Amino acid sequence: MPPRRTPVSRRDRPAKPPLSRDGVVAVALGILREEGLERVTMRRLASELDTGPASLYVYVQNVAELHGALLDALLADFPLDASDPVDLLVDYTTLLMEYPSLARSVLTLWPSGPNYLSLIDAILGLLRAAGTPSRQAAWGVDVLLQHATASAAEHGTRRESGEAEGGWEGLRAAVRDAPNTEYPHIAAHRDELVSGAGEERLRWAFAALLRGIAATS
Amino acid sequence: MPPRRTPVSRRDRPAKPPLSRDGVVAVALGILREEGLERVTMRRLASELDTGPASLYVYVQNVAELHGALLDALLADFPLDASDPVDLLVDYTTLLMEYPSLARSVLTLWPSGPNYLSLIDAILGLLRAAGTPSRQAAWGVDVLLQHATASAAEHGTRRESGEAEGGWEGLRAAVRDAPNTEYPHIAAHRDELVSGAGEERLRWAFAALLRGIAATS
DNA sequence: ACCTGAACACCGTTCAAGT
DNA sequence: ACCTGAACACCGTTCAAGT
Repeated sequence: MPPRRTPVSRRDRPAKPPLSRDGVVAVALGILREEGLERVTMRRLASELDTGPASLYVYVQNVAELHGALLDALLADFPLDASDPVDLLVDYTTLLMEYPSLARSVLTLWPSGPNYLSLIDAILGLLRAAGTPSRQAAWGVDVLLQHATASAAEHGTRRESGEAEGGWEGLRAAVRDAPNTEYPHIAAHRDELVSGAGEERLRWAFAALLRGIAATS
Repeated sequence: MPPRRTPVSRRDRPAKPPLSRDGVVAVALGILREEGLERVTMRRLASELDTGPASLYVYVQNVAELHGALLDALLADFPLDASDPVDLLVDYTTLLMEYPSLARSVLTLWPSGPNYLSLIDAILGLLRAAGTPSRQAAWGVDVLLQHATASAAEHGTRRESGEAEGGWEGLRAAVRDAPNTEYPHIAAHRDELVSGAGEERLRWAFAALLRGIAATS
């Protein structure tokens, strides 16, 4: 009986490595970084791993869980040593803004990976250090992270169907054209409503949130 | 030459009314209310209107625009006469919580319909009445509405694939099991992190936001 | 101008069957 | 246990052709 040989049908590829959850997430992370979350589909991922989409369900329960794993993978390199909570939150938001679709997905995901827990822990530590009462810090960290995620989903920098930009332009135009009689308060704030660079508004929002959290029992 | 007769091929249906943008939105609103945004697809909508999906593109540019129109339709009956901004914001969030998928969509939509502008106008009016400086009010209304939308997307009450609930349970479990040595601050806030009813936390968050907005220049 | 059938280019997930 | 082909049940959008 001749020895069993490995098949050579996939000549141009390196030997197919065995699948694993980490391998699946690593490949997904590569697609996310290079092409955005839109391209991270089960089918694309499967073909990248030289298999069929059904095989992936051994390692992840569904796409939502995969997205959670991607967030945690992204957070693996995120530095948590900022001493100002505003800096930490702006940095986290900036990271997420590279992946607005992931931000959108994460918003309904309640992530709970180890690196996300470390982020929560770091923010709690900074709030505690600033003297924020315990319960306000605990509720506040939720508000802060939700604002970061929602801001990234809203203002994401990636083009991604261009829909976000059109929306912002639409609101800008609507505010510009709003009749004074019907919208007196918009009229009174017309310029300020659309003023300010992204980062300036983001820093201001986090500062306001932190102040409110510290002051409201 | 015999007179042209209307065809009788669709015997069981009432005469097909001519399409219009308002008609399309009205039918979409019905499906949204009864079955949720998931079911409001171009194909479903078309079949409800007794036509093909391609026909809808005469009246709406794409699904994003349709979702914007749905939000505005939902806001048509929304009372704007609350005298406390927290009440107004909680009411708006509660409305959106009935439609978490719409909230998720709206978050990246920059809605700009007339009823949404009225909502912005009403909030600006309340901030102005409370003495908030003009620029802070203008930037603050964005933060407040974003928090409302994001909260609705996150905590939506509709079952909708049940994914949200699993996520919250997952985070709750992760917080419960987080090792003290690795996550000292989570350990110090373990109970408060997951405490409080939804509405209580929501009211607190809006109160904190409003205080921070009023106090941060 | 308004409307349409048919196609294009995809999705996530399940399941029976294989190894 | 792990893996897969094939199917199920869908999507949004475009476009050439009709009225």
